[in-house]
Amino acid sequence: MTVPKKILDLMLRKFETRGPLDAADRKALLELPHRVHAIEHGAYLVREGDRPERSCLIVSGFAVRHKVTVEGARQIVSVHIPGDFVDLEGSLLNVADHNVQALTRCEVACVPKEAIRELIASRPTVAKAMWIDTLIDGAIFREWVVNVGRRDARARIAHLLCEFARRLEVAGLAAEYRYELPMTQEQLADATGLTPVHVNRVLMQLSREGLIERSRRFVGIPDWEALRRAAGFSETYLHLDQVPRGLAPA
Amino acid sequence: MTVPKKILDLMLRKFETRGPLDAADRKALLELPHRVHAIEHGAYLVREGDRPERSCLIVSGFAVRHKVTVEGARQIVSVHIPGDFVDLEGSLLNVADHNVQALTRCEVACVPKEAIRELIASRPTVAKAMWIDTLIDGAIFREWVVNVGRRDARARIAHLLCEFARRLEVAGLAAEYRYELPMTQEQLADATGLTPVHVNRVLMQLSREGLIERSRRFVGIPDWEALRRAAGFSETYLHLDQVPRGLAPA
DNA sequence: CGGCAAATTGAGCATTGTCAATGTCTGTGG
DNA sequence: CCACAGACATTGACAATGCTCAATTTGCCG
Repeated sequence: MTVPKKILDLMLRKFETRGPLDAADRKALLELPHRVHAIEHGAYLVREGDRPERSCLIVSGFAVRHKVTVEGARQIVSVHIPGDFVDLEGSLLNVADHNVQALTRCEVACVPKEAIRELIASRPTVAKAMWIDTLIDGAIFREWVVNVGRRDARARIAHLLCEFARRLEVAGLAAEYRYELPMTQEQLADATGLTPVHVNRVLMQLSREGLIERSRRFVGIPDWEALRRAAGFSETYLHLDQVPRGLAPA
Repeated sequence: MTVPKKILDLMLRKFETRGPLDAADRKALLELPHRVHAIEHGAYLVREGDRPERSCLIVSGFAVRHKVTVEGARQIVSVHIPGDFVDLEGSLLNVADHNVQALTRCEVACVPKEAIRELIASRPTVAKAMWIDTLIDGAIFREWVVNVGRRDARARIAHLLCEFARRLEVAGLAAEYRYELPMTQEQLADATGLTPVHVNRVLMQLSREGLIERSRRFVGIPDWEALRRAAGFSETYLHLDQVPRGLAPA
């Protein structure tokens, strides 16, 4: 019931869905030392080459991980939502191999690397829950390789929209089949390996086909089954079966 | 010094490079119950949708993880070499989200899921080493997203060749700048999101440019720096700094 | 030597990229 | 309340990277 509880609560709830935690586990998680920072839209949480001293939990807002090629092309490799521990790897690997950037204004809770190392050394069950979390991240990376490597532009974007829909819904951050997409078309392009121009064309096409409805940054999915089919989307890779249910409010 | 030692030794050596293990850790790893199987070229170790009862350590040979889209296109998402624990996730996640297939004839040591769960519950240091391993896998997935998403065919293939060169060298499985590529051009295509025909053209081009030398399945890299530049390859993402050195024989 | 998988090559095509102009929305300051 | 700046979205014309289809060659193995 202390002030920090509220901040770390989202994280605790997520980890609890990865496996049962006992009272001591919960206590250890909630007592993780941390400082909350407000991050401006576009600011970097981590830069490639950094040797981060802390890992960041997203409390509110959205962030992406991305890499930039020598030619200057940017590829977004994942999108993170509140409750996600971005850069947990920072606590175990020595040097960051990618950037983490705020997509919107964010609040993040920064936890010192040392505290995380101690936590996982002393509480195996917590370590396991965190590990499962990074394994699911890995599963999503794999699906992204498939998305970018083997789907055409239309399916690629449809797939991304399906993934967001499900992830946001499970996290309780979106109504069913309707959500605010926190990305510009340029960022969508960087996530799908396309150009902004082409993303625009495909979005228009998906609208014309009645597969999505757009107004502002909001996306509505009038016919989930149709979009799912267009995307070739199958949610196995999100491992929602690890989430025994009940995170989302109506 | 028992028979199993030899089989699991490669794995032990790799995990030891992820962080110091004490005698009890080592013992627990080496006493992991396992059965060695010979796997035919092309056989599946895991299929998408399986609920695997064991995880497999590659003792010899090569394997890939891949997914197939609804349209039937295949995307290879990673390539694994001897000493790699493929499908460690199998022990922590409920259902496999991808296939694991032998690229060549392989020997694998299969460890029951339960034994792994017990190991990580009782030996945090071992769990941490394994976790780091899966984090590095994740880093490689991220780089693959970039490769497939934002590099043209020439750089994409050059990048793959650079990655193999370094990984094989570090594992002591290849002489410097020369190795046997265990993949057909069709498989290279599936790993890079290209078509076999185009892979062929690019390989021919790289040969003509003097960036690689080919004979049979062997690849030689006469000018590492030139190939590295063509690929935009930077090995940070392999996190070789976690490997304090000394795995590779001359 | 035949059989097969893999590699190579050519010709034509199309999905997606490039470049550049124009339209739209939002917030801000006067 | 309006004008304007700036970021983002939209559109068109054209180019090109990489794909398709199909034939042919090479290398390997019994």
